[in-house]
Amino acid sequence: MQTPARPTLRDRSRELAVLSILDTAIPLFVEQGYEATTMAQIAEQAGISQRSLFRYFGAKEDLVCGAQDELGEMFARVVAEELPRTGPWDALRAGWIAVTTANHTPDEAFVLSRLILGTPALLASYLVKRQRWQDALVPLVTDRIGRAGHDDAELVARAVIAASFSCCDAAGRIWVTGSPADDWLALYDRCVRAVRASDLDAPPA
Amino acid sequence: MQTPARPTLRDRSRELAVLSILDTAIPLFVEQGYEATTMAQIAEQAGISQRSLFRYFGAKEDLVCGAQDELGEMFARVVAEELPRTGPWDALRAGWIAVTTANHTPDEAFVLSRLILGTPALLASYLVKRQRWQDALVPLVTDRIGRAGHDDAELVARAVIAASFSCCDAAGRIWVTGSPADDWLALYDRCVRAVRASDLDAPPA
DNA sequence: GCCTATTTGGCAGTGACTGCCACACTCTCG
DNA sequence: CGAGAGTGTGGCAGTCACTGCCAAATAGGC
Repeated sequence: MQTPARPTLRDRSRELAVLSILDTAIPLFVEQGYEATTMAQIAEQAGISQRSLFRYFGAKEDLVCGAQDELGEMFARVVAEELPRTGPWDALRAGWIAVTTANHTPDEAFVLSRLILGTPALLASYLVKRQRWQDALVPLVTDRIGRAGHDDAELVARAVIAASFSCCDAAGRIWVTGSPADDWLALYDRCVRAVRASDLDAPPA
Repeated sequence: MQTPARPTLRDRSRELAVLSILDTAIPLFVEQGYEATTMAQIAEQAGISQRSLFRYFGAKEDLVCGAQDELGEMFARVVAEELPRTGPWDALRAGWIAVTTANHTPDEAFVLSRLILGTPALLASYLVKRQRWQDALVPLVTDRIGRAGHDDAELVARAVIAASFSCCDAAGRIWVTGSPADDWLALYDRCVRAVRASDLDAPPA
């Protein structure tokens, strides 16, 4: 907001440093495991001091899950744009499309997903950050649903948002057991259909 | 399974020690915050060495989320019993009833829920453990759905399980903003109804 | 080319957690 | 009753993620 179209030179060199560090760290995580890789080792290989490494990435998990924060903002932005036109489910779906196609190729996303789902510490960080995404969406969806005449709008909003995230989750789990070429969005849609289908059994009255 | 009705003296004294430690730790967490409480302080107040404290609770978060593991087993057991008779949604609901009424009074559960939801480190541990619960349920529900003639049974199972958990989640969030006397199960049911209701918008065909 | 603001590195410290070893307790068997 | 095996406990030193602090370097604007 302060720097609309003016990324200073410092910003760009910082961005470069971040990318360079990630290029060092991620392969190390993939090759020898996340836990077995120390911050000291990453700093050494990246040619910076450990102290500086911690200035770029406040926590070890941020080397993998750091980009989550800006993705969350994008998600909220897309959902906010869609909500006036469509229902919550479609708006959330648009959010997923935006997020999953940004920043990473399917192959990169595949590797990172495997890494996260296979490392408890990373999974923990990932899940917490996604909770933040959900919290940011609640007011948006609540507002939209409230207008449609529901009384317990916040509860409905929370439930639908959480369900959409859980579908993302389930689709992701299935996806990483297959091939990166598989269509994650199709899996997501099938999950949503499964959850919303009423042929399993009746919801409690 | 090995010790059906024969808790040895050692087991009982261990159980006693665990409870005594928890009685020391939880109030400290509630009063002065989780992060601000050190393991050294807990050990001192509990009258044991720091080394022994770590033998009883392998990690600091286990002082709050440790009971989760046995609850997960109970959950899976109840769901497994229910599944032959009912659909997945009802079986999962029975699981929630069992889990939420075991071990803690509503007031205790309320305090612990607030503590967990308000502490990122605890939330992380909690979410990861719940992922384990889900993984344990997948084969059970997959089996049941598969019998009903679906082809992509595992995907449907994962999606429905995850959705049920997300409803638990949403209901919990709403619950902790109100009073312990509120009916958590009623909130859960409303979340499930909200997710499965088709009057928000149509699921993608 | 200088002055200032930001970045960087080193260093010491904290807190969670682990491996190791020695000591104590208990339970059992002779 | 006493020797020995098994187990719980404490202490200690070490690892690793992470932070605060200070001094040196570096970059940018004048």
